[in-house]
Amino acid sequence: MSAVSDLGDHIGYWLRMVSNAISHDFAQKVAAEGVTVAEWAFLRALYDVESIAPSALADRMGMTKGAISKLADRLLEKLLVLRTDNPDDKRAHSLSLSPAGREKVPVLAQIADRNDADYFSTLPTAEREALRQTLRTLADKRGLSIIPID
Amino acid sequence: MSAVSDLGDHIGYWLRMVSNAISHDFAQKVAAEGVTVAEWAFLRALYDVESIAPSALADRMGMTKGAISKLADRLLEKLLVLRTDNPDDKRAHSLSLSPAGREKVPVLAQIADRNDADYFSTLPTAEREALRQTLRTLADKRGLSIIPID
DNA sequence: TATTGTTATACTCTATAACTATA
DNA sequence: TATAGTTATAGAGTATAACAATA
Repeated sequence: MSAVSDLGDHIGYWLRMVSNAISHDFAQKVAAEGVTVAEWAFLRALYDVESIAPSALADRMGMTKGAISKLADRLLEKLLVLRTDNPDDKRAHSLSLSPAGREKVPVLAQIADRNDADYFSTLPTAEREALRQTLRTLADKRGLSIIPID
Repeated sequence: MSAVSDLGDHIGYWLRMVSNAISHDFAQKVAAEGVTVAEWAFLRALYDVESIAPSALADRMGMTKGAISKLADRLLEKLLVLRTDNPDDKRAHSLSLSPAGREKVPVLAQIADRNDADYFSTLPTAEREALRQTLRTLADKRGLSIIPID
């Protein structure tokens, strides 16, 4: 037995490898719609709310305010998102989907559905659901319940 | 049933979230040793070979030659890696671990072991092994058997 | 003074392609 | 011409902190 464990002994190794491959594929698919994975998550999060403050969205997505600002800038340029002033508090802004952004979300959601099916529908149902359950358990343990970026 | 699926319905969502969290934790732990995760994988790959050509290492790690060059530059500066000329072919170089690099690998391997244990040892054995098996199955299906970066 | 949000800076990783030296 | 490797460029993500405006 070697003092140095093999990389492949680590579950984290396989997790990272599989996750990277799937995210990479997914990134290419949504790129065809002109958005990144982070932008998709951002749009999806906005879809569920009428409008939201950047700081609240940052909390929801587990990102910093600065990262949200940068993403919002890009999505504003792409005309998928609106940034409006708050009349009550002149420091505050609200983010919301533009009509084009709202139309885009179902398209992207379908791509996400298909991507997930591509990768996981080949697994036996019991194995697939066990995987889902284990991942949720691991996420819960770490207090992860927000939207993953990257 | 909504036309727009929930993000959390996708196994890929949970996979990415859990993988990101674990990689992030691991990155912070190896940062205390002065290296990134990509650098750790690079060093670990070199540990198994006496010396290797950059192009061969690129193949092995699923990276481009350019990425290998950049990583090698950083690790040379950190005095963990050596780059030597090939007397037979003056275009070619070899990469190998410096003595300091060779000493570093077991330290990093221990960190990796501990990180993996932190995350997965709390799972029941059967569940943990099922997860490992499912991830390997998914990796095999995609022809992934190399070292993951990022 | 504290808070909201933006902006600046910096670093890692990734990808593509131009480039140099040698074969 | 082709190959080995490096270098250049650019985009995306992340993190920290400085900053302006407002409360």
